[in-house]
This record gives sequence, structure tokens and C-alpha cells, in this order.
Amino acid sequence: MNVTPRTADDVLAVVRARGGRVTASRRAVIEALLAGEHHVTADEIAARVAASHPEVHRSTVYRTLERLQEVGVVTHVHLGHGPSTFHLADPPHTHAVCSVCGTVVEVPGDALDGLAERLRSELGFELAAQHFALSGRCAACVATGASAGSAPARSSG
Amino acid sequence: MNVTPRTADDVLAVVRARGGRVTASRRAVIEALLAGEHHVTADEIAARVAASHPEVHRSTVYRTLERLQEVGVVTHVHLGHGPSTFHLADPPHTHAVCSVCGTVVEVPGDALDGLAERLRSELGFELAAQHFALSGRCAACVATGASAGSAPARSSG
DNA sequence: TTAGCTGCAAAAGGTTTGCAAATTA
DNA sequence: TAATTTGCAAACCTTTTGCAGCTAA
Repeated sequence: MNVTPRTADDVLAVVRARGGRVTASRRAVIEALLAGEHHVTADEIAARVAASHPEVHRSTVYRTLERLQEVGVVTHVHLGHGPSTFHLADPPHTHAVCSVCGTVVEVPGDALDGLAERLRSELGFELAAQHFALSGRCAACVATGASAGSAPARSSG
Repeated sequence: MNVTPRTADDVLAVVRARGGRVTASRRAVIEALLAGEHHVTADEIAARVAASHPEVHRSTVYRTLERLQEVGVVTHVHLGHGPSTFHLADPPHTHAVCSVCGTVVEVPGDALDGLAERLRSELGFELAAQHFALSGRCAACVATGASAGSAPARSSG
């Protein structure tokens, strides 16, 4: 049932179609999502929104993100120890996060097909590969021999 | 370098071998880990510890868990939206969490070998499959047709 | 003795919630 | 009008930190 709208109006149309209401706050959140990098935290979205709409409260951002996920146009991913990150629903793909330097690697969409197949046949488990990130060490850190220890990279100090 | 001790004394021996000190608090935390289910949150550990050692503060639990991870006898996994869960270091295996009912499925250790191989050859990425859980729907929920919506199972209300 | 632990209290994120006022459909 | 949505403030939960005293080695 997921769509992949590319404009704020598209997204808002879906929201309205599902009985949600179109408001300035929501448009602002959606635009922040459209303008953002691949992975944006709720806090970053709130900051972007605040730039043009200082009135919009963080709680509204959270509630809007929740609604957008219900509608199916937004997804969140747990990239690491920090906060969740959000992005517009995209063609299925997975993320792999380096536990040393925090780099996010995009994993080809079909890389988990075999695993998904096996989980389904052996355990009846239907994999949703987008919801959680894989963890490990990126090529650079493997080369350097760097190790994560117990204090992996944090987004902020 | 990871070992898999099965008694508190074994674990404490490793701690001492690494320059750590053996204390009542640490023994209590380790015993809570030994007694616990597969996946235990820091809070649950604190509760167990408090039963016999009311003096032990939550912060001590966290610091002890940190130390035990440095030593390599404890691991933590992000099972879902909630807090991290800890367990004694075990032979490598992965967890798959049902986003509907929260059931944790143990995934055979070699199930991710193919993926790991591919990540390594294509991206140079060294997968650490134990650190994050996979997400999806378990056999039961697939059968029922249940869907996660935006409010997946929580561990506590 | 001395480096490492501990308890305590307080703070730091990240996220949620109750409520009354404002707003959309 | 009726149901949603919002802002605000405050709470909540998990985890971290500063510090002074205690303790294992």
C-alpha cells in the first residue's frame, strides 16, 4: 500500500485521502523531509521546520511523523545507538552502519533476498529489511584496523 | 578474543585478568545476567540486582555492563524501539523481532553468511550480525494477517 | 598506597502526553 | 459543527556524568 510521492502536495494528498488534515505544520515537516539528506532525525526535522515556522513545536513534529508513517509515506530506521531517523518511503533498500566511524552504506536492494527467502522457508519469518540497519565495519575502518571498542561513534558529543 | 564463560566466577576471572576489580556489585550484575532470559534490559538487571543488593545503584549497573562489554563477556542488542538488551557473549547468532507481537526468533548462525560474503566483496563491509536485530513479521502474525501499523509491540506499557 | 569502583544526585537526550484553544473539512 | 490538530509545559524513560568516599589489589 505504500506510495512514493515526490512532492509535498503528493504526500499531503495521501494524508487527506486517509482522513488526515492538511496543515501548515504538516507541509513544513514534509518539506523538511523532502529537502533532507537520506536519514534525518526528528530533531533535525524540527530544526529545519523551525527555520521557517518557529511556531511549530517538537511534539507536533513527532506527531506528524507518526501520522505520516501510518499513511505509509514515511519510514523510520534505527541506524545506531542514537535517535531514529526518518525518510520518505523509497524503493526497498537496507542500510549498513559502520560501528567505528558511523558511515552509512547503502546495501543493494536484492542483497538480502537470499536471507529473506531462507527466513521465510525455515522460520516462516517475513523479513522487513528496511526497518533496521545492519552493523559492522566499513571498508575504510577494516583497512585501518580500527575497532569499535565499547564506545561507537556518536552523532553528537 | 571473546570467551563464553558460564559461571559468575569465570566472568569475574576475565574481568580481573583485564585489570578490572571483583566486587559484590559486579558479581550481582553478572548473576542477574546468568539468571536472566535471553534478552535483558539494563532496567531488568537493576531490578534483579536490587532484590538481593538494594544498595547497588542503576548507574553502577550501567557502568558494570559497559565494563563487561569491554572485556568481551557481554553483548548488547537493539531488539526494537525500546532499550538495549544485554546478554552474555554467545556463539554468533542473530535475532529477528516480530514488529507485530514482539516475538524474538533466533536466526541460525550461518543464515547471514551469504549476505556477509556479499557485503564484504561488493562493499568491503564487514558485517557484525549480532549487534542489530532483523525486523519483520513472525510466522504466526503472517498467518493471522496482522500488521504492525505505526504502533509496534512495546515491552512495557 | 593507589587506581579503580561505588552511591548519590542531577542532568542530558529523546519521545510522549494532557489539555484547552485553534483549525480543517 | 464535529473531529483533528496544535502549542505548551511537563512528564517519562533510558542513559550519562561529576564528585567525594570507599575498597580491592
